[in-house]
Amino acid sequence: MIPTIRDVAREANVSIATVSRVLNGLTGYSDKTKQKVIKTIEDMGYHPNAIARYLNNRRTQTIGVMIPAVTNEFASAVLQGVEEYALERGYSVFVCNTAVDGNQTMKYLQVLREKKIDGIVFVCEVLDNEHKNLLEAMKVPIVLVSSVTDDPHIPYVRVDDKQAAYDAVRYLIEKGHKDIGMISGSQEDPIAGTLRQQGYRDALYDKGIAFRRSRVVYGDFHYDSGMTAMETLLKQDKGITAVFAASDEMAVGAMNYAMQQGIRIPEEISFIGYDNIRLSRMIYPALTTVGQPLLQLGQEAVSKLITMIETGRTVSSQVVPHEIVERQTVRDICIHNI
Amino acid sequence: MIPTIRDVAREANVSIATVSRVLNGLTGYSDKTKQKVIKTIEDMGYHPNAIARYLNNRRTQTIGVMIPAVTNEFASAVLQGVEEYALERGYSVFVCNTAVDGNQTMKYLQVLREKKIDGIVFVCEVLDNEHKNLLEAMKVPIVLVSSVTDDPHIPYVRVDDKQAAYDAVRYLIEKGHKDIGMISGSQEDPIAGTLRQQGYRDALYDKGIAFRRSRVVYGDFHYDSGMTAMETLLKQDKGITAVFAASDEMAVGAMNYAMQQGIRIPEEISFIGYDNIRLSRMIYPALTTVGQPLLQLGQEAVSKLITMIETGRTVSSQVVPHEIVERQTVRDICIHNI
DNA sequence: ATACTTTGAGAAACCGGTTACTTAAACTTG
DNA sequence: CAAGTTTAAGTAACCGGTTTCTCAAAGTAT
Repeated sequence: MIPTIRDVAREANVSIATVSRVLNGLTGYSDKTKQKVIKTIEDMGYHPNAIARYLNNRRTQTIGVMIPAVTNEFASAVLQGVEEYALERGYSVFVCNTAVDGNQTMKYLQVLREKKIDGIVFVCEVLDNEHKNLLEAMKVPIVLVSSVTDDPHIPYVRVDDKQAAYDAVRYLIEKGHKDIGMISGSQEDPIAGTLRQQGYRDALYDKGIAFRRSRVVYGDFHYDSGMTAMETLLKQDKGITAVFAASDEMAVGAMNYAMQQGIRIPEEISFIGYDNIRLSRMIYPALTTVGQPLLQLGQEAVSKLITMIETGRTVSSQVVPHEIVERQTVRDICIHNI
Repeated sequence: MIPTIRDVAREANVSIATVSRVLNGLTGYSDKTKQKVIKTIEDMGYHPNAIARYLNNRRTQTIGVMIPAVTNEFASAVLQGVEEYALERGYSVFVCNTAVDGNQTMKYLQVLREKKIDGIVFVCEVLDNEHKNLLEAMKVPIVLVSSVTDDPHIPYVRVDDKQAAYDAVRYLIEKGHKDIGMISGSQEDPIAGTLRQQGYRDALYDKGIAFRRSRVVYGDFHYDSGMTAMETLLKQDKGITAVFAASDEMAVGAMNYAMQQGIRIPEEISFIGYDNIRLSRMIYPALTTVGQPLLQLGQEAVSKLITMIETGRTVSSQVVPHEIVERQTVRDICIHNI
């Protein structure tokens, strides 16, 4: 059998309280006793049972991460950041793929409730009222990554999406582009959808370029939707010289469709994506994109979550910086005009 | 406070044993009592504490998945399979990124031991003796995915790597290629390295093509190593018409390098990869590759693991089928010769 | 009506730790 | 040296369930 603290106590001729104290570095024993206990522990190969410990602590040192899918490169990069930092702080993480079939979020929340996780990170999840009520009842701290909710007490970590989209489009304009299409995320998504499109519109407006409805098409952030969006875009508007996509995957899908049509990139059409996932530099030509600090998003989120868990205080939200990552898919029309 | 089984018992005027029995669908109570208990549970919003339950059951309904990194697309696809199926069977999964910095496997195994997980899935992990000893002491069932060990009692789930590599190279040969380079994984990797290279050699041999050392270069399965490997390959041997890479990422890196050199794919050089990760169809031209059933690998692994957990029996290993996924990176030289 | 079986339900031990409380011994201090 | 303080270490309650054992009441057979 696996030895318990009682076995150690018996073997070392001390009480279980003493073993516990040695184990936790408390006071109340002589050095001689300490050595004896430590030796016994090693001899017996004793390891404390974290679960039994929870019964007193009320801490499982475990957090749940709700993400659409680990195969989503954006999500998995954030998860990587979460996991690395959580381990460093002594926490383990449960992965919860919510978009498997239908919305499994509720089912998962029930599981996490029963498993008594200490906190939850929501990545790219829109919190509806049903979730909110359950979370309320669970009394568990939450942090959002790249998501929003109307509750101001729930902290989030994200990029300034509107500004980032604005910067992307301004970048295209500064490179001499005036006829810029956009492949937007779904309009239901309040941040990656609406905000990024708003940034696109604002940039056009500020530079005195008229917004045209026919130049915006919608996808679901994934590759295939990028392809079909590009097809639609090319049908609706022949005059486009550049495309801003609300995700790298859609940008790559769009590029792929364009290349299949024999369109040269960036000579004929320029592309700029959003996310800076690994994929964006693996393709040819490498995608210019709006970079989000993916690992950092995850890390900051857990950091905040752990603060909430361990202090019980609320924590402020945080906007992390984005950047334009210049690669090879945007042509500088100005230079060519000289 | 969160209600406990005692609160429910007091409120319903029954003993805690009775509440427990109702909860677990055991016998020993009248229908009237049952209704009363159920109503009290609902009124109070009681939810059982899975952790307290563990103390008796000795089951946490939790498994650990050790993977190099969730940002590794092969690994994340397997993880997705694991997670989906685990949830279905009522298990939660701890993600353990082992390749963060240095080898964190040992550290993680200690955590999993203390958290009393019911079993472990190792993805792409070479089990050294240190791990083996610890696992032995933990007395926890293990299943390997795409990995091997000399212990015949540890079941694995994987593709027949040698045969799959053989098939890939044969496919190239059947398309008329004779001058085939290989970008191999590291030789330390017993399966993805050694076996796949063996398949390459065997296929050449069977078709009467001489093996040339200068046509094999080594990478680490990742993108960048694919690029540098291609550079080396092109320096060492000008006459190559096709390249077999031991991973899709390396194939894509190699293609990227080739395209940067102005080499046309597949007209001048053909490529075949290995894994069939999402990336392989997102690039242009889309990569022909050896497909592994990634989700299935994960699913089969948990399925076996749960059998071991719940029955205590050992389980047999399994080889899952691979397939050649034809896309656009292999030129049929025969046709062009007509 | 009596003896025996079945059923409903409670009491209490147990799982493996932590911790508040207690006590005995050792050490200070005036 | 007596009284007070500190220190080492033990005892037992507790966390939230499950499960074994026990027993009273109800049901059944003779």
